[in-house]
Amino acid sequence: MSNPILKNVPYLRVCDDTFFDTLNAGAQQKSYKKGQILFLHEDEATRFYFIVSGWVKLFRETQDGVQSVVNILNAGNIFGETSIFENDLYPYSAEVVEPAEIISYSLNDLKKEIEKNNKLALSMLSAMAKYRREQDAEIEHRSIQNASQRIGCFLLRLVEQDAEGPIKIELPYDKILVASRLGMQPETFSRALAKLRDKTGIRVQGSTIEVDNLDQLNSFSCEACSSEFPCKDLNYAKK
Amino acid sequence: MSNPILKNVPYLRVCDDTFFDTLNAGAQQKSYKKGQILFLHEDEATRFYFIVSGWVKLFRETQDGVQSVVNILNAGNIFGETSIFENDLYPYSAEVVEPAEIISYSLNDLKKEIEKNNKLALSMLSAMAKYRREQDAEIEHRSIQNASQRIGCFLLRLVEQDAEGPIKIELPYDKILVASRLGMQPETFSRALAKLRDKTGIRVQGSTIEVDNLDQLNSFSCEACSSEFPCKDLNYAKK
DNA sequence: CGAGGGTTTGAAGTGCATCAAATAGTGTGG
DNA sequence: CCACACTATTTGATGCACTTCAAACCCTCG
Repeated sequence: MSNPILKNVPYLRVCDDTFFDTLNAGAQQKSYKKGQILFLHEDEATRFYFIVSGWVKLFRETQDGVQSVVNILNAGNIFGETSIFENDLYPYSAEVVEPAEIISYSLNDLKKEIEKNNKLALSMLSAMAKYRREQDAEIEHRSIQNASQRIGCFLLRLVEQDAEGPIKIELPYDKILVASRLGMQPETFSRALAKLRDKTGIRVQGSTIEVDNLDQLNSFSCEACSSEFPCKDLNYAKK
Repeated sequence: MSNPILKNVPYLRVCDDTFFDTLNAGAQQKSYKKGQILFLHEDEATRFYFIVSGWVKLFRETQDGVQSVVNILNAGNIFGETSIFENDLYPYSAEVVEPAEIISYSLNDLKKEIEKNNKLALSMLSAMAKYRREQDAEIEHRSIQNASQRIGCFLLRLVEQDAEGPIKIELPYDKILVASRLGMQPETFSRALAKLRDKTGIRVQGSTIEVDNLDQLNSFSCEACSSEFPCKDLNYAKK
């Protein structure tokens, strides 16, 4: 394949085309409808996945069905690849939440490459470190930010942080999903968004949100955060 | 040095003695009192640390002093080493919480070794993946377990999981610290521990806790968890 | 013995969850 | 293009878990 789509994944950029050829030889592309399950937590892992379009939710759940959302990803992201360090078991379940085109590749091919290509191992290490930082921030947010502040923080991370003047922010997916991503109930999300609106003067119209000035959100959301500028570098998947 | 102490760190075990010699050449050992700060969040990072004895708290805090505890570590653990993937800034602050002996090493030496020793990069990747899993579990616990269940889970992870019969569990550090580690207030910890006692029949005597049967704790704490057996493999630092 | 932290207990407040129901929005078949 | 079905979202009412503030108790250590 002349245009290895996986080069869109930042940390795979260091790989050469021979490797992508190998991966592509065993690649499978499929279309998925909303609600389809790609794999379940602790399933035997043989493939990893690249999202061409659509949205995928990564989550875990208890026996009685309470879910904990690990992440929600869109085009350009891969997932399931860390299974090679997890005894070849998926560390979470994956469900399509918006109609998606997804390509899967052999985990074995990836594993072999990592074992012999130190550059790849290193850039994967950096990616893991970044993820680690994001998780730390997530834990911090959940414990010291309230619901409204978490929403404000979420919005801030959806936009370019040097943007100025009035901005339109579009929620990337259902409010219910956003709520689960932020670890709150839909009802709480609804009320907390209204509170955020009243406190900061943002305008909410369905899934579109208008902000006159990002500083409004900053000062409200980020007073309860350890990062200087609100969680710089820590972005959610953008639309 | 004939007995490289760093070999106690699982993922450094793959390194050869030449590397440990290099590290040791630039090593510095110091004693620290309770309360001493080793470095602050976003300080320039040049050293990483190995704990010979004592306890160290890793944390971040907001401008108004609210802390978020990242981890609490004891002998045999290293910290600060991931700064090499974080633009050479420490991703958290470190404070000694029990009198400690700590050896510091050059981050640069480590960085160079990782860049040329693929085995090390790989074992570090596994370690990072494990940490990632633990963080995911942490987020899940904080959102779906209540305070008593989190304490029960904490206790379970302090003991060998195949232990049988009556067991004595010793809290590894102050209750206040345990509380912060679990993301709750000291008062909440106190009350939640009492509740756990009433519900499971454990006996609490200061910082010693007696359990007749681990199943008591399991069924109480782990009903709200996505792992089969309670968070297998995910351990806190043990005393 | 006294000072100071660690820990518990009490009383009150707050934030979020839950349950219930109304409303808005979307896609379907007629 | 409309009516219906179904889902998403909002709103209201209530309850519970945890926090906060205050005070007592306890333990250790100089």
